[in-house]
Amino acid sequence: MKDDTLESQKIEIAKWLLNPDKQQKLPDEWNQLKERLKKEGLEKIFHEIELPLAPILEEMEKIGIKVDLEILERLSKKMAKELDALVKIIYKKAGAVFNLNSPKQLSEILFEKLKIDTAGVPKTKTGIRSTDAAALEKIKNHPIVDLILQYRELFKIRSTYVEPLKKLAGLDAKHRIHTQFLQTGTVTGRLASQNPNLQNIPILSKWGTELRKAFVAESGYTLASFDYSQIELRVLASVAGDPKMIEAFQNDLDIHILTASQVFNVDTKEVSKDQRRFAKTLNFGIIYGMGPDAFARNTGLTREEAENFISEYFNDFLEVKRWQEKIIDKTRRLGYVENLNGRKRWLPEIISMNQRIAREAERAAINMPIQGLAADIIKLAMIKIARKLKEKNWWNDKTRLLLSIHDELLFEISNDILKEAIALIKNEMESAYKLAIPLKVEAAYGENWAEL
DNA sequence: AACTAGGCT
DNA sequence: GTATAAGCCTAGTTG
Repeated sequence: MKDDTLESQKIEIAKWLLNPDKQQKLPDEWNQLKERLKKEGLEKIFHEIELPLAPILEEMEKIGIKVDLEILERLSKKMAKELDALVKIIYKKAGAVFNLNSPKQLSEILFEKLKIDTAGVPKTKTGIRSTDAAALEKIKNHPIVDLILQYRELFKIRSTYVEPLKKLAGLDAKHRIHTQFLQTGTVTGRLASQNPNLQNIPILSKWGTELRKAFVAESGYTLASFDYSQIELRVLASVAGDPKMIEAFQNDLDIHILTASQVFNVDTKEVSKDQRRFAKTLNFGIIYGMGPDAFARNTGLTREEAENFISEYFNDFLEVKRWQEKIIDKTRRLGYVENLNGRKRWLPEIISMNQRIAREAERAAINMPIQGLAADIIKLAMIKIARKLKEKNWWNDKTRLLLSIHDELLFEISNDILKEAIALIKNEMESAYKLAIPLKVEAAYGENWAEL
């Protein structure tokens, strides 16, 4: 909504094309843009997705999401107190006062002053011992480390979210926060959100939950979220045409349990929690082109065990392997990769002599058609939903689309039509795009974002 | 501006 | 010998 030229230009063009206003001239940029789209073969994406989506995004930005300023203020003070207490203990244990937000100073304290064993702790690009969370996990036996991890989490959430949101809420009479969505901000076709980013509001930690409680519905309304269940794995199963994976989704099985039963060679009923977690890491890793070392690092397996699991995986889901090889080969020949919708990503570096660069491009090539089609599906769903809700005269009144978070849509819905609207939205999302298998959406609602 | 770190899907 | 999983945005420190 702010002055991002390409975004606002697209919105202007979109408005004109969708509702031609003969009084106003179409911007001159349109002809240039049209040429570019034609040359790059992106006309379909532009007309069917980007164009109709642009005004929807603008409306979402304008509406904003309500936050409870009092909750934020209370939370801010509580966090400040806890931070203060943590800092004091850490200084005492360190026997020094230093800047905890400086990785360089912290590294000196930990590894020189306190002489903590540096075995297995990597160095950063600039040569200091790393103090990131993975490094700290390795030296967790020292009593100061857990305190530092607590401090980091607290400071992150307060300085990146609580304080900026507090400030922004104060600027708006109704305490609604207005993000900016970027439709041209990613290489895969996903949306991005900035100023503030509302696509990465914490959820996992205790403090994340506290923060999400501050995102609320207006009086008389309820927040409702709609999550595509396993959309990227469904897209993978579908585009790769893998029979086993397709069958699993057609029967609405738990894909991670199915995967575990395959790679561990046990019955689905015998799969343990740990085995399911392994399989989940494996499934996501496959989408990203993960190699055996990364899998080993993530699971604590040896490299050899990790290799065995991955090769077992590809034995079971043979078409996934074949599809990935086909994509890499095609990308090498063409210099770009595209998803089913014709959305393209240029990757000329895939033939680089530098192996690291070439491998990185291969992983990007494998991932883009998956991530990019999932992104198109949710965008199409947004367009369909807006159309349906406008027909009902609910759009931006009884139902308000607030956020789009990659595989989730967040709405604020008037209580008198809540159930009916939820059914409608869920249905539109599930029928937004035809895959070889059904799309599944999970809906939840509540007074605040933490309840969902 | 580069670097380190960490929040999300 | 070293790093090694896709895509983003933001805050704080350092030089």
